[in-house]
Amino acid sequence: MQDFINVILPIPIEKLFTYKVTGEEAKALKPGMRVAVPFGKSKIYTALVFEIHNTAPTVYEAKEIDQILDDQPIVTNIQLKFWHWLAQYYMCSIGEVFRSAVPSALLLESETLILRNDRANIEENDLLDDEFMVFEALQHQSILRVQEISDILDKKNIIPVLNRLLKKNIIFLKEEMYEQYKPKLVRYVQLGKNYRSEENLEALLNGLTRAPKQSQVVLSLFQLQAVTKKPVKVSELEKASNSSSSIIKTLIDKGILEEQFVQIDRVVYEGDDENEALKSLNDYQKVALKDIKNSFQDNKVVLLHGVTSSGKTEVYVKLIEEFLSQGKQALYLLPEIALTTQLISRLQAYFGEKVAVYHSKYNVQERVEVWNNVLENKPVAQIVIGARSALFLPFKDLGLVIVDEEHESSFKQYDPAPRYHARDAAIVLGNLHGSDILLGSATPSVESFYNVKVGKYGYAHIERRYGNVLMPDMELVDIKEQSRKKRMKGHFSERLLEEIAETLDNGEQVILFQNRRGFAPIMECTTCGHAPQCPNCDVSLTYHQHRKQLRCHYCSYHIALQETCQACGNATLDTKGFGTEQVEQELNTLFPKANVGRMDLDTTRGKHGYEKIINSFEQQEIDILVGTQMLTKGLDFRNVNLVGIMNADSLLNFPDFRAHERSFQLLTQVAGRAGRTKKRGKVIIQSYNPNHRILQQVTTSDYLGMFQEQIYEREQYKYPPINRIIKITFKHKDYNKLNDAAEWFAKSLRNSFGGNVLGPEYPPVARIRNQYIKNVIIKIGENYSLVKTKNSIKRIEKSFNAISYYRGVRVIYNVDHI
DNA sequence: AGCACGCCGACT
DNA sequence: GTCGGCGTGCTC
Repeated sequence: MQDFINVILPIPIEKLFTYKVTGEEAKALKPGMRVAVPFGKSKIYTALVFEIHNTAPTVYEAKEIDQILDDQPIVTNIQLKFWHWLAQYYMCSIGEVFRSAVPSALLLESETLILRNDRANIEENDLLDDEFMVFEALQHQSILRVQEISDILDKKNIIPVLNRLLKKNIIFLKEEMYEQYKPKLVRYVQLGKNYRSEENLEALLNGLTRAPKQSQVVLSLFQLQAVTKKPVKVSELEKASNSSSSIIKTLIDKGILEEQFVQIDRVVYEGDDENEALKSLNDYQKVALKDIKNSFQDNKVVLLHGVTSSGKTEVYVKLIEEFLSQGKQALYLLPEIALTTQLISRLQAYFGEKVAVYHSKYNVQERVEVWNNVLENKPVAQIVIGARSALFLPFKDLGLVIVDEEHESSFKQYDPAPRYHARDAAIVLGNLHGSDILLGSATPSVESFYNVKVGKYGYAHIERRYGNVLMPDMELVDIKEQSRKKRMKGHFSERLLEEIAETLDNGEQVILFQNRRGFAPIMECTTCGHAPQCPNCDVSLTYHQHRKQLRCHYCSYHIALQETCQACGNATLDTKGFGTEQVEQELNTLFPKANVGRMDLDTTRGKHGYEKIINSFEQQEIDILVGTQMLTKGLDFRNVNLVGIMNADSLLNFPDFRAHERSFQLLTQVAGRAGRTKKRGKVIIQSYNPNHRILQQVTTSDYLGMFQEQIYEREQYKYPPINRIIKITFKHKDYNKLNDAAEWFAKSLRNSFGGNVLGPEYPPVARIRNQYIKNVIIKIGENYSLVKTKNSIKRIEKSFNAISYYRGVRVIYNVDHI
């Protein structure tokens, strides 16, 4: 009986692929193990075994696998179920889930290598110029990569050349898999076997009198080993003997030293053992904890609604502790931007080395290590704290999932597929493991609070800030009035300036929030009205003063700042709107003595980007910190007493049904940065429209009011959470084709769903990277089946793809689009 | 998604 | 005349 396996390939095709395996391989293989398989004409991919069976495919001959890459599954059965759900629910292929779930270092790919064929007798005269160049390169180097040949010939398509060389028997090709993950090795040395006795050592040292450096190394090593009796790190030896690696190498070559390599973890917790005693819970926290546990008894997801700085983290820590003592794993999810060293070191201080961290700033090697540690259920990864991708780790026995800052829209992956919501996916994952799930937020999403209202989720509440610190005092400032009276200095109202001055006088710090980076979003000529646009996208270029550039925030396009207008030649360029850079500059003139810092995408690049800024703000080297929404999350600065919002209107006027909810959340969160210790903080919100409902609700901390109004509106206009939405995006570089295609698709959708189909419409930026974009939104009522709707959409897509003119138009599904 | 095959414009 | 542009179709 022949054995076959069905495998998942990391490509966006809906089906599994079948390969032939030998009986022995079939015995060795288990679902969740990786195999290398040939795919297409030449490539070798890493595939994941999904099932092992004996059913031969009927319409094609299955290929054989190349090799087995694991001796144990690296993906668990629960994960495979989880992936399947993600693919179904979010309308993507399981291969796409595979690709984004597994650290890329575990997904080996083949590379074509070109080798010289030594046995051929070559007539050099028969070779064409380019063939000869490759032939000659192969005389110096026996193996070449495709890229190298491409460089040598200065040509993109080298396949014809390779084919001719193959025919002439000059080269042959080889597909080689390369392992991207290399364990980190540390080099240790010890004295060679022959020199360990005292007399031999003495003889050795006498023999080395004319090589003082070498004898110094041997002596140092002897001294070090006298203490530890173990091999010594080369780096330590170098330091102790004040020598260089070349001297050590000489000694190794002579056999006087023996070297050995030891694999170590890259991600090491270097704890200072001062276990910061956790603050004991206050009465409010205790009640919340009890409520949470009660709801867990009924197997419910629980929403912990605790105002900013009410000490939610302490409650989480208590819960985690209980699950750890049962030997279970815990997952603590946070939005990327909240994963600051502040929070991580707090947890590490408490749980020590049991905490593993997993997020995008970790490199591939570090991720593989965390992956393996979780897979093996090692104590060093009992608690995982991470961004949404941490959901994909191979948990064995997950007892608790916490999703903190549950309302954050960045939990929804936007691109590429799978476009999943980490909060919702966490609930599914938790259910697969039978674990308890806790969502936490100071400003819960309308979705989650609605689920509480309808009894789906449990609820716990903390209304007081920790230590009974008062909620900050919020003040709205009408900047329309102020600018009419010409009382504004730059973008600052008198009130805000007064408060900043006073705060600085008190030796306290200020945070200013402006949700736009750069200096100004538009640069416009006052003579002709021309504004430089991005050639690839439908947006104006943002002026970045620091780099003296005009930049597109959608593609990487940038040009040097123009002195004169490109259209009319006049030097009458002016800026419109403002970003963080401009706020920073104005502050420098308004408060020349203050130290102003800026925190946005431009200043936080790199692995330690945030940390630097956060640290210097913490150390109070910075007096005023200007930033985008980055500074709203998870930061805890003791000395901040004033928060200013430069312009609340830009948030409120966003064309999206969630704009109001989001503004409420953002403003409340920023305001929460003020006055986190004894003194009551102050928040100033500048707006052209201070009577706006949302601003009123923010200043009075009226979450319920906001929720009720939003729910009413969503119900009226058939938006989530009562209804569901699927957004379908169409992309193509040909404007007309895109329009036709989107229109065709929308018309077919209307046949099935009538008035519940909106669009197609252009998004605010209708062209990005030379691709035109149109969106269609389908609303699915409470009583309609989501599964059936998706099936209808897929059916329509099939007919759509059958129309050859539309082929090439990208169709992207976004289920529960945010 | 890659990658090969195949058909049309711009250059040695 | 070729080179290489990208439309199209397939992958066990």
